[in-house]
Amino acid sequence: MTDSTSTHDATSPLRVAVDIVVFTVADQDLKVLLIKRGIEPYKGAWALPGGFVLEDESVDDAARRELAEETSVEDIYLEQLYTFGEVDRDPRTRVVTVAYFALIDADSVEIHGGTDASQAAWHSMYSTPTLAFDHDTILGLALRRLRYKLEYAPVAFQLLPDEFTLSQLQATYEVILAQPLDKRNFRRKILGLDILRDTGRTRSDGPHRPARLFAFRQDRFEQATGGKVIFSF
Amino acid sequence: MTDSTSTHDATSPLRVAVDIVVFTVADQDLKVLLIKRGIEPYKGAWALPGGFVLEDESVDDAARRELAEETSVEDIYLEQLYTFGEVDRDPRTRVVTVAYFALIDADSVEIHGGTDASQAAWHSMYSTPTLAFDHDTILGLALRRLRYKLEYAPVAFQLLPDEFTLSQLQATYEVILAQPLDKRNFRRKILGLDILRDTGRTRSDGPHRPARLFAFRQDRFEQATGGKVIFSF
DNA sequence: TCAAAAGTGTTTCCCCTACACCCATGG
DNA sequence: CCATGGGTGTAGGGGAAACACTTTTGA
Repeated sequence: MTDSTSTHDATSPLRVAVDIVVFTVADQDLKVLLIKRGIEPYKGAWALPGGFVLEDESVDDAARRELAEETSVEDIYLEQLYTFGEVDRDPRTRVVTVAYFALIDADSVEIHGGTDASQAAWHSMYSTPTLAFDHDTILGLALRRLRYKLEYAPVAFQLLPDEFTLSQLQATYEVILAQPLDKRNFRRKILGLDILRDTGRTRSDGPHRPARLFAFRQDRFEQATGGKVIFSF
Repeated sequence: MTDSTSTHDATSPLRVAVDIVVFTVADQDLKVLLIKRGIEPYKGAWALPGGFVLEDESVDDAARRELAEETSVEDIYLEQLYTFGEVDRDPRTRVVTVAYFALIDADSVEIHGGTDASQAAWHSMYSTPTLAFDHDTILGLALRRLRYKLEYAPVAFQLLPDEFTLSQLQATYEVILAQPLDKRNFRRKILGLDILRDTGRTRSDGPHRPARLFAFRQDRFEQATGGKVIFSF
């Protein structure tokens, strides 16, 4: 923003980047997408996916672009997390980064790792390596925010396929919150929100009673959030 | 952040700024500090105080510096709000702005307006003029955030002097939420939080019973927030 | 028929809400 | 003595939490 009173018209040689915390749930575990850096600084270390904001794209668009480059999935739940602006957070140049967090369904993604000297891989959120830059801080904040939002916003559905069972949904909550939940109370609360549609279909999963398949009602979600997926509240 | 896979090493000519929504409560009203712009673009329009981030300061420090330039108050409650990064939000150059919101006690502030061609003044939050840039959006988000936080975080105390009466506190809540609150329930809830200290002193305000003066217990607040005033949660 | 997950109600407790009167003081 | 804001308690309702058994299927 051009300010009015004080005039600092020195062109600040700051660079603006985005970093994205991509969460998914798989194998009964909360996973985060990390990239092994192929270049300095922190070459060889794991880091969050991200990159610089280009001149002709918004910061949100930059986040979407970087995410697409790694996952090639569209319609991803993406939300701005926090902006990190310490002077020395990048050892080379001054970089201000806008962190985002994204939620995707593990089944629908195929990550694009292995190219060049870099690799992309899912890591358990509960046993991540030490990350480059201040990415450990970012990751910690993302987890807090995810847990927080889980309790008052319908975000868990973003981590599941279009049709899912209530047990799957409960397991998603349990993995993220890292605590067991009461089955009856959970079902009562979720169904009481009136944001699920019973598809009428079931899924047989093994030697036991088949489970009903539910679908998330996007219309009610948009009604609740005002259609703004990108805002915090 | 320097990214790893794709290499966009074009130096992005982005500029990074901060804008600050400074709230206070006075005259039974919620006020916001606005500045009349003395230069283009939007010369003559009202805008949020702010300015560019300097090369050798963190984004948080830039916000604190700009705030100090307008108010010369230290120990201000300051929290990052959101980052706005649309391409065309500034008609001249590409500017990404990190918005903050600040809460200060009206009695302890003396705003520094009137210098140069610019003016600074308090405006009622409920009758602001149309602002420059996307500042109306920022302001709207700030109000939502303030109301939201008011209900679960001890932020109202930041708007009051060190010692205050429960009626003052209640009036603060009522002005921000724009709705009346039940006196007995309010007192029970606040005192139940165990974050107030009864100073034992009273204040006589007119022809009626004197009110007890309370003080906010900073220690408990830090305990609740982990000392991080700058983070969202 | 057995193992394994799906599905279903009731009771208890606590918090939130609604609501009206006496108290202390200055003029 | 009166006007003005300060200060106090209780009853009822609603939602959250604890808790165990029956159902349906595949092997």
